[in-house]
Amino acid sequence: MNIRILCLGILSFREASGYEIKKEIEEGMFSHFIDASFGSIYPALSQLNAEGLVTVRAEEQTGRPDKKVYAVTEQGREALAKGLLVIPARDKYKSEFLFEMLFKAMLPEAHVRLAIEKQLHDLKDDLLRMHECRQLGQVDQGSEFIMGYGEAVLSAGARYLEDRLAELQPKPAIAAE
Amino acid sequence: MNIRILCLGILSFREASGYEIKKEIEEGMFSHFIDASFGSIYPALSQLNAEGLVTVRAEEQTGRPDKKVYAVTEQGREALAKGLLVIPARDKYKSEFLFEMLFKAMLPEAHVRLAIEKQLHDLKDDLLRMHECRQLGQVDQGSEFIMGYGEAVLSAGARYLEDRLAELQPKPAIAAE
DNA sequence: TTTGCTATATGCCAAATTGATATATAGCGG
DNA sequence: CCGCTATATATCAATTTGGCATATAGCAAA
Repeated sequence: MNIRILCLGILSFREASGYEIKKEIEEGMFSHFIDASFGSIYPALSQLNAEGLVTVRAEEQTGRPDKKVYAVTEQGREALAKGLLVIPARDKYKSEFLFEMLFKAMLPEAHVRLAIEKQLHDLKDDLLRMHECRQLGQVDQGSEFIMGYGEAVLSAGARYLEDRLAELQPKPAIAAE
Repeated sequence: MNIRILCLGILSFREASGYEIKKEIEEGMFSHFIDASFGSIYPALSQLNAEGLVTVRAEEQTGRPDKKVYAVTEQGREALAKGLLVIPARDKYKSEFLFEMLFKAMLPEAHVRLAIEKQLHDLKDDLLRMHECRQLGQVDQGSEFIMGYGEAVLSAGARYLEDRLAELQPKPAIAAE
């Protein structure tokens, strides 16, 4: 599944500019399981427009380039429906953190602690973001399902890391009151 | 962190050919959090060789191209150690499954069931592979840590999906004895 | 007050990466 | 005997990333 279907999907919730789609991917409900850069979003939107799957409307701005607001067409909705009917490809998960931890034994303990704390922070950040979306946004069947999955997986990871941190040598009590 | 460090890391456990590195990434302990294709592995190994971080030795084969066995050099180990000392980048997780489930409401229930079952199968497959590696392989500090993390996360996902499947309409008992 | 950071907004482009294909042989199952 | 899988390397178009350019405005720190 390519970025074109992804944009179509996000646009099916509300019309948006390329910039807003990027923000949605970074900060919205999708953030923990989707990634895309401007370099792929903008060409995808142009292509979708050329194919008649979305329409564009230029909104004037002062001091910035015109905002190009994209909206999905009826054809676009059909293309999305068709695109969603394939059995999804296997998840792709890339973790530099886990790769690094594979060499835990040869790394300074301080570095290991830092890396684990960073990972824990990232997981909690994702969880927090999800909870915010849950409160603010409209929760339908689909978003309820994926947030439940995200919550289960992310909090399991966080619990594991907290347990491992607790096992680590008691943290150096620098300036600890 | 790029594929060169990745290859260096795998080669630090044992010498291997490009093909064997790919297999390790697909079927080994790393499989659920690492991905790389031949198109990136082979150039990476050539480059590492040119930089003196690995050595090559051609092993004759009958009926196939010579196997090029790569081994990490002392310089290579130093480069790896240095490469591991950066705070790891945020995890990247891409899930077509979760994206599709976002549109759960507009998909036929049969398709939703199929997609969930496929995802559950993938998670269990990863878990199984990890358990096999645990039994067969030498378990050190690092691999113990990452397998613990993997186990926690993957099984939390699997449990969630099993619960959701159970909630789904009782599965159509076609030809069920 | 000036410097730097963040935010808005689009776009380009080099570099990295994927995913498919080519080439070659051998074994296994239907 | 045909197709599939496995072994093994390599190439390459297409996709994708990540950084830069451009432009303006607000906010905070030095």
